[in-house]
Amino acid sequence: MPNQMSAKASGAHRAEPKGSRAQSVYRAIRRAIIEQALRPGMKLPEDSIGEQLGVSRTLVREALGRLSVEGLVELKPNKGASVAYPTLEEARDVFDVRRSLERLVVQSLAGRLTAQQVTTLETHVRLEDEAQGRDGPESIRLAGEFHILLSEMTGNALLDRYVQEVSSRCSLILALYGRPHSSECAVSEHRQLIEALKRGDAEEAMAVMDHHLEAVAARAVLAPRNSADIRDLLAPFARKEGLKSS
Amino acid sequence: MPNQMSAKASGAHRAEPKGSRAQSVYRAIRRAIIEQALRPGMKLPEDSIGEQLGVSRTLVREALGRLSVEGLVELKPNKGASVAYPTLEEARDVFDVRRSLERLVVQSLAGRLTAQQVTTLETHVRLEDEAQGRDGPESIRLAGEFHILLSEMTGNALLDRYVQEVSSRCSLILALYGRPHSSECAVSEHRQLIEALKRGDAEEAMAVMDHHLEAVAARAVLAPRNSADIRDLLAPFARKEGLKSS
DNA sequence: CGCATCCAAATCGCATACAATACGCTTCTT
DNA sequence: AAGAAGCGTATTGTATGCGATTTGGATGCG
Repeated sequence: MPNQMSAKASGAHRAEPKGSRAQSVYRAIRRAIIEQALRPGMKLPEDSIGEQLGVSRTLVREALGRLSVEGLVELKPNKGASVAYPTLEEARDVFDVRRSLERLVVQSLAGRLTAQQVTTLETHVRLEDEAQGRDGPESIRLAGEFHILLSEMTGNALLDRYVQEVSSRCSLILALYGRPHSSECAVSEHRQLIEALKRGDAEEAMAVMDHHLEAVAARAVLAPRNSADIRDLLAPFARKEGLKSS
Repeated sequence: MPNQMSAKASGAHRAEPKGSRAQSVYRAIRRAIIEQALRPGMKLPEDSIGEQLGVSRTLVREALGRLSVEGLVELKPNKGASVAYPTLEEARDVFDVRRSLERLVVQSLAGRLTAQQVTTLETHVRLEDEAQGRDGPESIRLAGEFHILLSEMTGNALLDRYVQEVSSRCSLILALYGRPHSSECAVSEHRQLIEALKRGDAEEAMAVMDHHLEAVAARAVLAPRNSADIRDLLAPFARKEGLKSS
């Protein structure tokens, strides 16, 4: 006798069961991490998650394995999974790779955007503008999606996958080390980028993107100006004691 | 009644069972693909593989899932797994990303190599030299490992993982589209690269690497000069009929 | 003789069952 | 009472079983 149809049918808005259920589980956990419902360092027992999602450990395990490959989850043998808690070094590494990849994105795109694509991008930026002041989380999500939109437009599936991965990890990193209410991406920089891409000015576009990501990284990784490592080292213990450090 | 201890104990040299068995299965399949024991397009039924390796379908499934994420196997829902058969477009995409990543590698490394590391690299190149004429497969493997060696030296785990991934896929691609006996990497170019890195000349190093990878790509992706697509389209049918096209 | 339909074998998707390991707690010893 | 050893529980690692989906082929009909 199957046991599901409790968790799934309960929620307010039913997400379409796109693809296999394994995929759904993967996306659910992934999203929970990115949106910080699951905070870095948190334990992820297979049983509880499976129960909550209405699936068996098998699928949860599969999802966790994949998330571990992608760096969102740490998977220690015989000790189980937990939400990744990236170090400052790892954070820097991720940003370095991201800059490199996004350089390729704009290089591929410069002068090759269709009118359709330009419209899509400009519409998106307008959305960002509207969400600017109010609703922090929404604004952050939109800013991230702009970059993913760009990578999708390259038509390079591998590049797209990598950009999505580093974007996810950047979300985690910003959650950990970002300044409280920095709007992550300046909308004006996105506009600049679109303009450069339209003109086909690859050099300018890459420069803008580089500067843009540099700024994001600076707001985050370098945020703890002095005693950066101290904060890094102390946070886990604070959590263990039940003290919220943020 | 367990059935193993047949496949594992049979081989000539017993590989150390580093890490979990799941990991071993993953590496076994991965290696089989890269070394072309499993050719592109070949079906990969969970049962047979598990039986051959002395493990259950569970672990095989896990490995195949991961390999699918990495692009070495194709995983079609309800149809099973098969060794990836990259198209020319995908091949080009992979090479594009690879160039971008390796640019970052040499940029990170320029002027920062320790004496130890330089020695390691020079030793490796000498090995390549020796394996040059004779023993094709060995030569190809060494050439690939040179790049992985470099990425490891950056200390950037993410970058390293990505480079390893694209390297694997490049092996597949070269197997499909590469000219028969092209030595893949010119050893002299590797030497040039080391020299530039020692001098700390990042620009020169990136230029060399770019040129180097361009050459590799040209030997492969552009190899089928005319009627490229015809060869591409015909190959699968040839295999199905038991006709060796190469 | 060609074509559609139905059936059976193979294979996958997922859940469950069992084995192994790690952790915390009690208890025994000194 | 403090420390060590043994045990019980909780959680992970792996195998197996059952239902679902696809595939190749046999059968019957036009």
